[in-house]
Amino acid sequence: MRANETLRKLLASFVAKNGFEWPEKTTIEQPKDESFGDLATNLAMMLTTQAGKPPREVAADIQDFIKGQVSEITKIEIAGPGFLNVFFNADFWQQTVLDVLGDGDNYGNLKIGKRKRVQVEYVSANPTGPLHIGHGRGAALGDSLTRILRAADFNVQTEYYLNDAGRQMRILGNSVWFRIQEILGREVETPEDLYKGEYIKEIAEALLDAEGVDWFNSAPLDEILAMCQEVAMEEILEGIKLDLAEFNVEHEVWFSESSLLESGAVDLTFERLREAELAYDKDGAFWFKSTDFGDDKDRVLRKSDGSLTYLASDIAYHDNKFDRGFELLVDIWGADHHGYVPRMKAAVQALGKEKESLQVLLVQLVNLLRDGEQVAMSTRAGEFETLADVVAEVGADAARFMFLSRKSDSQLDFDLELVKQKSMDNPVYYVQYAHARIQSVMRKATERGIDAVSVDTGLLAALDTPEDKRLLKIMEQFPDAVASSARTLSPHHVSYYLMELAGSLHSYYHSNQILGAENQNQMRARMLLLDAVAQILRNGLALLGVSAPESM
RNA sequence: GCGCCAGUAGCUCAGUUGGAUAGAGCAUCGGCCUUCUAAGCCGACGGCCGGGGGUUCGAAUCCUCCCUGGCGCACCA
Repeated sequence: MRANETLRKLLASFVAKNGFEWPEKTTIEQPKDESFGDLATNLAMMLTTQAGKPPREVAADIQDFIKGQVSEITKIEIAGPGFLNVFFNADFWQQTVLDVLGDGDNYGNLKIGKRKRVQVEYVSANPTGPLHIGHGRGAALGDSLTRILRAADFNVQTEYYLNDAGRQMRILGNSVWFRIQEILGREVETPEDLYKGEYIKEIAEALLDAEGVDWFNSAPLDEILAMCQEVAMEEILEGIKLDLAEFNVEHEVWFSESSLLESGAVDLTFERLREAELAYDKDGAFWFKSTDFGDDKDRVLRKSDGSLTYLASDIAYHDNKFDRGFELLVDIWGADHHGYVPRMKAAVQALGKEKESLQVLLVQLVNLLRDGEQVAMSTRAGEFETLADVVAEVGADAARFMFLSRKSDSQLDFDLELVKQKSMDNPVYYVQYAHARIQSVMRKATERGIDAVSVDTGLLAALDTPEDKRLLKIMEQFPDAVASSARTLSPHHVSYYLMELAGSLHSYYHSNQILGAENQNQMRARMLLLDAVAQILRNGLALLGVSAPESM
């Protein structure tokens, strides 16, 4: 990040001096091949049109311009079609240790968010049954993304949208009532739509105990159903909150769908749309003109039987979110809802916002395996592996890291046996081990009576080997990884970065004695270096919501 | 039929504003523990980036047409 910024400033002044425009597609990055320099940029090739000369000539101009301007840059080479390969001196990279130790837990924090108000809404599973593993993926994503955005200086609020109105809730109540009647030995017809899980029976039994058989024999049916529905939802919701807590996830706001209906917010939104001529009556129903904003067809908001569609409350909900002052809404949905995205984007535009102010992240369903064998999942049939079971079996850290090591929008095989394994199939241990390993060295130092090393610029000159530089350069990239994750709303960049950093640390550790270094200065400098690596590992793992153990 | 996402090493996956010789781990094979944690390190093997065409200095990346897989296409949620 620091190297990048240093070079970018120089290049920008070159561009300005010549009256050029900074090309959007300019890249400045650490090249894979070390012989291509510490940083490489394609700026010269990007400027050929503006400069009216071939890339290598532009590159030569830039080279002349930068040469000698800052002492940190020791060499600039022109390579290939017109790349500029830039080399920094050792001191520049060593400085990274001071940056990390100076910033501590804040190293990697950025200013790019500018306190922009963002809401992340995630999980939002209907409270009709326990969370399953797919919800876990959304939960890990939403939670980690929140941590990353906050580190990047966005002002983030997290929310769970509770679908506590409508048909699903009625079915839930019916399901419990059906079980109660079954327990009471009544002959009743099995309803078509029914949640069949064991948890329904448990709720039914508990409710029957609490209210007593007499009450169920005497109370009016609608009262009974209301009771069943309410108790079931409360019980299930309680369970969901516990499961999320076990998974290290906590929502700040629980927003109720029925509150929107009761407050009249939906009606207000309807009026707004009608006035803007973005909604109309047809065939006894009330329609949203979503085709005005690129949707395939217009969508019904109020059905001809007078009931509302899911979309109706959803538009009102998003209207409400914007009213609360959020500038960017991030919704995390299961990929099976992707067909819903265009109409929600249309809704956002109908509400007078840019369509970019809603970002929908789709989470592909998780393919749960055990030893390569697929585990069936269906909420209705009650056959599924719950999130709670999985977390209990493999641990929250391993589960979270597995989810966050993949692009969210690609299918994921989650093999329980694999995630339990403490091997490289399971990189969480690889990263955590790097941290534990460093802490172990530090403990060993204490045992040997070596004093904690205070941060000292002079010491760092001892970090002068190629291995030192390699490690330092990767450390310097951590803020870039955070920026990349924040910009693309994809935590997996942080996961990949951590695997790379851990790999470099393991390699470094293997080929360099820390406490057995050649001299005192080198030992102390290496202790500082490792201290800084541990700090970055902690910071990075914290962004994923994964622990950084002191020992393993 | 239409739409969205995907197809990269034997397997699981990175590669998001087009960049230099396409990467990582696992698996396989071969080395490394008397020294700070071997949950580790070093090396080898491994590729028509699904296929064809196009855009340009340059394509896994952009356009187009096919093939395959997943998921959607309700006055369901």
